[in-house]
Amino acid sequence: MVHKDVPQPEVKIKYPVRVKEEPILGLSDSSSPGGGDDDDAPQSLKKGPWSAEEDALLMEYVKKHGEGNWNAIQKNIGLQRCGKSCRLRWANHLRPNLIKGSFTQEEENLIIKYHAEIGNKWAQMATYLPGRTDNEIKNFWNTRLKRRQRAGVPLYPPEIQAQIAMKKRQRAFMLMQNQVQRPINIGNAGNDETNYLLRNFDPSLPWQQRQASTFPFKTEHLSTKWYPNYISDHQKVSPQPMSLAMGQANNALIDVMF
DNA sequence: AAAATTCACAACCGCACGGGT
DNA sequence: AACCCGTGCGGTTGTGAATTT
Repeated sequence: MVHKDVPQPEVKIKYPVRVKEEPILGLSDSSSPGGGDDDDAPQSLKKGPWSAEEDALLMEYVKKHGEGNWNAIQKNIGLQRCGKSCRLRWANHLRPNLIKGSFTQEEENLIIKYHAEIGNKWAQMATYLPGRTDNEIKNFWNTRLKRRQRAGVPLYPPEIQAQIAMKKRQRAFMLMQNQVQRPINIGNAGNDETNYLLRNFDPSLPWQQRQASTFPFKTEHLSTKWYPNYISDHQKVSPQPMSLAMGQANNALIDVMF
C-alpha cells in the first residue's frame, strides 16, 4: 500500500516477537539457558527472536567451520538453538551479500513474472534474485495476494495475463502435438469433444464469447499440417487406443484451460 | 485520540527427500 | 529394506508498526 511509496530505511529494525523456550525431550526447563556446568542437566532450546550475542556466535561458527552441519552447532558452541533455527537465521539474516530493505519495482516485477511461470517455488525464485531470500519473496507474495484478493483485482497485470494465456495455448498445442504419433479418428475430427474445446477456447474472452478464430490453429488443419502421418498410422491400429489418446488430450486441454 | 485494520516480516512447523548405516 | 539424520522447502503463525476509520 502506502508502504512502497514511503522511503524505506536501509535496514529495517524489527522488534522481538515470540519469546519462548522449549524443553528438550519433554523435560521441564529448570535450568537457565546456557548456564550450568553439569552436562547431564536438562537443557532447553531457545525459540523466538535472535539476540545479537547469538548472531555473533553463529557468525563465528560459520566463519570457522563453514555452512552445514547445523545440528553440531549446539553441541560445539553451546548455542541453545536447534539446527533448523541456525540454518534459517544464517540463510535469511546473517549470510553475506544479503540485500536488506524493500524490493525495488524491478524486483517486484520479476517476482510477479516468475510466479506466473513457476508458481510458489520460492527457493527457485530466490536464485533468480541474488541477495534476496525465499522467505522475503514468499512474504511479499502472500501480502500482495491478500491485498489483491481483497480488492477483487486480478493477481497478475494484463501483460502477464496475456503471457500466461499464450503459454497455456502453447502448452495445449504441444500436448496436442504429442498425440501426433497416436492416431485419432479423422472422420470425427470436426465433431469430437477435443476439437469442440479447441474451437471455443480463448482464455482472454468471457466463456460465451470464445471463438475458434483466436486459437493458434484450426482443427480442420490438424490432419494435414500437424498430423502428417495420421492416415497411415490410423490404418495400422485399432479404435480403442485412438479414443484413449483423445481422452488424454481432452483431459490435458481441460487441465490447461480452466 | 482511540480503535480497528492492514502490512511487513521473523520464525516455527510439518513434510519430503537424499544419503548413510 | 528399514531406519535415522541432516537438510531444504512451503505453509502458517504471531507480533509490532503503520495506516485507516
